[in-house]
Amino acid sequence: MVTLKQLAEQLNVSVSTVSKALNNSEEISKDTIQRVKELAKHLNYQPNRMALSLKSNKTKTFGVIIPNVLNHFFAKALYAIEKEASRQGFSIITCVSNELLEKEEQSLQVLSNGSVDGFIMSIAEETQVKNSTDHISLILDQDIPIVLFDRVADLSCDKVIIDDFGASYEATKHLLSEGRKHIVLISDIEELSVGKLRTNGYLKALEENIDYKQPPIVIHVNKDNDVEASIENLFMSNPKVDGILSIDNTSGVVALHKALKKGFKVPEDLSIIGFSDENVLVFTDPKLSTISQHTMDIGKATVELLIDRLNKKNTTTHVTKTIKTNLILRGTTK
Amino acid sequence: MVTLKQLAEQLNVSVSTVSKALNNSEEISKDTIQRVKELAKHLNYQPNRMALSLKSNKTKTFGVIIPNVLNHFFAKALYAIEKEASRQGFSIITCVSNELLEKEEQSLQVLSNGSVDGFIMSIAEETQVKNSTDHISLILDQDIPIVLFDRVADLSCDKVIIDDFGASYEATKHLLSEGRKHIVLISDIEELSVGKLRTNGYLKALEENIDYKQPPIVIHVNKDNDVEASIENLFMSNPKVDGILSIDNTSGVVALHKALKKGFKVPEDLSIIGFSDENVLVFTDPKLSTISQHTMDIGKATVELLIDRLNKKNTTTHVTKTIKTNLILRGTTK
DNA sequence: TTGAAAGCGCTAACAG
DNA sequence: CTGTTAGCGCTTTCAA
Repeated sequence: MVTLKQLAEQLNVSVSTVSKALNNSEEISKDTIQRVKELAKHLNYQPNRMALSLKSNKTKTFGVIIPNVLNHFFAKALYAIEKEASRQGFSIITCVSNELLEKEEQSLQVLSNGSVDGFIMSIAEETQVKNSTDHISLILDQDIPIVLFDRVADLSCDKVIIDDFGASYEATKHLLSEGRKHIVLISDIEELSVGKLRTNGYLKALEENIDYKQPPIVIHVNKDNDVEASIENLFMSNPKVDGILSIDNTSGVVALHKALKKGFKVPEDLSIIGFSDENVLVFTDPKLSTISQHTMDIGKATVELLIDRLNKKNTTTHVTKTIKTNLILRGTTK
Repeated sequence: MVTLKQLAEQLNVSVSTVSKALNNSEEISKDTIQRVKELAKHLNYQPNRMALSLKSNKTKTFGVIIPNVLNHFFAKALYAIEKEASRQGFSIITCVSNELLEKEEQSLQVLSNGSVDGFIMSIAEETQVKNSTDHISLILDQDIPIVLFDRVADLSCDKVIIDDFGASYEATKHLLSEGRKHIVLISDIEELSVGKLRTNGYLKALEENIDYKQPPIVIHVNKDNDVEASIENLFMSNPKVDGILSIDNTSGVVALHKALKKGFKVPEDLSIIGFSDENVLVFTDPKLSTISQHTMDIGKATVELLIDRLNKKNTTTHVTKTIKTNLILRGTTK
């Protein structure tokens, strides 16, 4: 590592002169500035980030805590966050909570010792189930800002969400407008805040439609169990199903495959709508219609909010930004 | 942030006493140690990471540079790296090169100023195509260790790879053993080191088989163009195809869908083998047979290698670790 | 058994 | 225009 001291020695000036020169201080002569900069460039001098942080009490780094990178939604959010953060000169330290409360607590703890200027996070499933958010409040109390996204909690901090209720409400209305009479909702995220909201949107849409006589059917599939079996079972016990709304990221694809295998004509006999950003899910045939979450916008918004917050730490009002969704009709809807 | 100074003031002792007490120094009386620790716990004291780093010249942080988080292989590798690193008390700063040389250079540059103790990276496509690795050598010259994985380059540093050649050689041999006579290779990664190796494995297997009369057929699909069209086209121009080896992460799924749609019976008429770890790709029906990359092992190995390197910086010999692959036969092979 | 002082690399008063 | 000094939070001699 090249340090200011080394530059100073080589140039026979003081460390502070070098420092000022590199920062284009008015105090330093043009000539000196040039000499300093030349040598710095020549030796590939890089200011030591740790020293800078220690001095300024700023790290130019965010902690990003996500439940699961293998979920395409979070992978894309991470991508968006990294992209925007790096554009704005910030680095990100990534932690994966693996849906576990303890890992989430740990990550927050480990990074809250001056490692990061703030956090961007989406809450682990266990945390939501247990509704245990003390570890998050603890950070907030220390005046370290947090921006929550997607899976949020009732805390006073900035948030970025989508209109989960509205999105599945609209999707359900679309299925109704196709004249569907047996619309089933499939979910592997019933425990999550977003899962509940999305389910409610579906229920509301059915309820409001006076022509719709059937009781709502909600199938809870379980990531750990056999998703495929549950879905096959759905077709057995509900042979008249003609509409499926999958509110998690993957079950829509499985439903499509199973439906085709059972001999359903999609979308003639059966419409399917999934929930996700455009991604590998559209590698189906016909292509899955989805509610698009605009994940890049979500990620970008979290970074913007966090940087805003850093720039005016005092304010006590917090903002919740809602990113629009789109119903994208592809091949699995009429 | 609570600091040693604050603890010292409250306890009416010196900062150094507090420091030693927290580090269980023999020099300090049991009594003092206890008092110090109690207060530290009570105030939730956390040693400032930046100060520690500055002092020790160690960051307990790795820089991880991957080409693309949306690729399931890299997402999983990142997951494995984060998991093992965190288990060993390290944090990771994640950068996504987005397959771009410039972003890769930038990331290395930005983090090589004392931000990390070392790097774990997989090389961007552009970097491999241009075969431009000066930016990597520059870091190595500064004695900052780098562990390359999957997409490696001819540099003296530690590496973790799979036996790409052998894996597709074996897979091709399997297809031959099924009696397949028209085996096509599909790739969207022809530019990459691993793509070339995998292609060579396929070619070698065909060449060695004296009963196999057909010339090899290699289809280069292009991520930016219409993968689906290229594959449909393959079935048009090669109606006799009865074996497909897809050496990238996704085209196998597309091939399966298209084949089924064309009326091929899989695996009776046509066998398909994809290349990837178990993942969403098995959400097909029949399930895709794949060459499994054991991505968790790959990620774990990179961390182990890097930590080893940190512990004995002097050695000049570098190790290349090859992680075994497995051919996993599921529903798309006989 | 405790404390004072130096120093990691940097910036910013303040002095010259 | 340049240098001296102090200090960010911590560890570590060395001295008391």
